Amino acid sequence: MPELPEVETVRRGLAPHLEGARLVAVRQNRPDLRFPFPDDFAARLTGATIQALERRAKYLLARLDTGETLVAHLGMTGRFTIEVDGEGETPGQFHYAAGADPKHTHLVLVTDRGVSVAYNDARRFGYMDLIATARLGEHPYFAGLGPEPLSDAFSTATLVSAFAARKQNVKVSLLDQRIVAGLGNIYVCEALHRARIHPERAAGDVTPAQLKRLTAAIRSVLEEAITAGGSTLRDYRTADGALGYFQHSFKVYGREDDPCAKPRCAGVVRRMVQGGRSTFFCGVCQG
DNA sequence: CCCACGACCTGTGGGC
DNA sequence: TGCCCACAGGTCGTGG
Repeated sequence: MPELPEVETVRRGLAPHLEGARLVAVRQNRPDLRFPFPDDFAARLTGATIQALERRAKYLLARLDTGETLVAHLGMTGRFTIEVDGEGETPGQFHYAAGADPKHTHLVLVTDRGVSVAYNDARRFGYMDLIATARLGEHPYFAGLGPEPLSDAFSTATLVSAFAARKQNVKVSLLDQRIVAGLGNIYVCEALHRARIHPERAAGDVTPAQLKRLTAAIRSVLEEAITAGGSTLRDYRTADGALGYFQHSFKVYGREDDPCAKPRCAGVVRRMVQGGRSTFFCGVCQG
């Protein structure tokens, strides 16, 4: 679920509550998510102060004053929500993760500010780790990641170089986090539609002019989605439990059989499978 | 090297 | 109403 805009929205919602806060208690409700929690996880977090909450690709990074960074990936259904003490659905109690089944609340971080942060993840494809901050960049999670698409490090030249002579189709290539970091199935479909590029085109055959459009389309769709608080299909919520609303702006994702939204395009949105995932596109304007 | 596919896990929505 | 299948925002590993 959560792609870059959703993770960034969660980061922005959590940051005011977590930056500068000290963790006074940590409740860990099971030994693992997708992978085991690291050894002594709760003990290594308890007493730590979060100095900054950052994001790299789809990872949330909490910089701790202990020299370690708490790394969290939300997988498909992971969500972090805040709860102010005493303001839960039941007065005086925590509900932990608005709208989520509490049996999937796997971790609760209690701060010294009267605020707790709960991690809820029904499918448990998410994972967390504690990594020495000084060596974060060398860690396998991060060493191979491509540039942040909203940073100056990402440009048309990034794609020109990464796609040169690449035979893999452009859709699957954009999902490769080593080329550009943070895109997922929704925003790749939407960016390709904005840039009028057929998802089955070999990456190496996309023209420089199309790659320029694609670079701009990736930026614009991500920026607009962040402004909208991300996209909620099912599970995703912002940190305060609200729904995102960028899903109302989808032009192709989940819109099979709808008429193409491009002005003056007579096409119809179609669905196909690439790399085992649904691709939504217009076969007419995405030449 | 490339690609397709299954695995991980649970929930939901559609069709019958 | 109930059951079964397909499918879901992500990644990783295997085997052809």
